[in-house]
Amino acid sequence: MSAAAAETTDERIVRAAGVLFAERGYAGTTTRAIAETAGVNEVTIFRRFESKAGILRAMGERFAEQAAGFSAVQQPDSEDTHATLLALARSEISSAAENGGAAIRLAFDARTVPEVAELLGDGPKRNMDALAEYMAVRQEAGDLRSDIAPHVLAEAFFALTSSYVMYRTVMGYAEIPQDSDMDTTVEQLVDVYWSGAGSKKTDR
Amino acid sequence: MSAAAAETTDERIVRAAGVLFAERGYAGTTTRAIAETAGVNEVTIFRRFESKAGILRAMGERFAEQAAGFSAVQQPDSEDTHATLLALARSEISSAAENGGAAIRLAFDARTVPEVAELLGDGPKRNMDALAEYMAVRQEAGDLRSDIAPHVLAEAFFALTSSYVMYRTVMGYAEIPQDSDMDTTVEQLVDVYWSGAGSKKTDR
DNA sequence: AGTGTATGCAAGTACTTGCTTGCATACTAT
DNA sequence: ATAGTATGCAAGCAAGTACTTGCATACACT
Repeated sequence: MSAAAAETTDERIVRAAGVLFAERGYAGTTTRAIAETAGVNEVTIFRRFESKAGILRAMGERFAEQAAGFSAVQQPDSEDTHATLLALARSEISSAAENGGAAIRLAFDARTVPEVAELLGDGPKRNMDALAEYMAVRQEAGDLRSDIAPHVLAEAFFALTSSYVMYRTVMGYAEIPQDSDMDTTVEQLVDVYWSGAGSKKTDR
Repeated sequence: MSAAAAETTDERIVRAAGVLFAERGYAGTTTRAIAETAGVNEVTIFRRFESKAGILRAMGERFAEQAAGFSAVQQPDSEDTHATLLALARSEISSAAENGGAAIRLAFDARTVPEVAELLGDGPKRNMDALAEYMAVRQEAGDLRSDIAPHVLAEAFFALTSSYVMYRTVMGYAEIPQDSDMDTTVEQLVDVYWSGAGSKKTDR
């Protein structure tokens, strides 16, 4: 969509790998399949990326470029909990949609595939911990209900916001929709979360 | 824990396979690893289960025994939306916890591993569709907010309730807790969902 | 024209994986 | 004691996978 014009061989390969990683996982994706999907000879992959892990690394660098991640939590206006959560959800989902759910799926592989673990590092866990810590702070500030453990609140938030992309790309239950539709849906999901996780006195 | 006494060879194998499937997926789990984990010679596996898919089948039969699934939706008192959702969440999570998250993880493999797809069939999707339909009915009854598409509501529900088990077993972020702790947590998560997804006029 | 660069194609290597075979060993039941 | 059953052990096979090598072809730049 964005670069309909000339897509380099490298880009085609990485994009194909992303699609396949998302639906088959890292171990379940063969270099042959990547080559076929990218419309490239298998040897070209190794000439350009050295190894299968090399593709992963290149992909990781693209992740890093877009990676907003939990930085939203450190936004200046983080006093406004609802706005902060919405911003976080938006950046999470848009980047997840952009890489076709590959990052989400790879998080599952990280535990058992060393290369993936190295790529992601403790990123996902750090994200989670950071969000949990933020949740704890907002609990003390009276914004969030305090009868639920902060890390459970954080897990629930990620689950809620990533489910939309996950069910579509990773599990293939439906087609991934337009950006506009998705934006509305994300708002609604955050709204659900905020209505349920926000403290009872606070209100909308 | 439950059967500390005599566990048959078959049971040990299936249990070991469940643990490994949950954390590595079906394709990522070798029969050698299953044998080692079960403390059994690899040949024994093939003598008793014929093939790797045979273990899967045996595991599927155990799933079926516990399988409550979306049957909760068809409960007689399904007019009480909150109670119905809570019952659904409880049965989902307890069975997920029982099989160590294997079922959740296998749902990811279903798309690309034929044996897994055959085992699960359209079960997960039917569950999802059935729940979405229930959501639609309760929307019309005025119990649930109607600005969100029913299937998004359904996805969000499953995501919220299964995330707790998923983050622990599949992604290994933490140890899986006691039943009592989990029960409380499930209640809280359903409460979050209900507060956020219930229609504004209805109230708790 | 000639040289370098990117790619395709065919074949092959080392290793893993699901699965098999043949034989030895322990236990149980009659 | 004898026979049947369940398991272990060692070795191996066929298929697939990541990765390599050697050679041919197309294109760009000078």
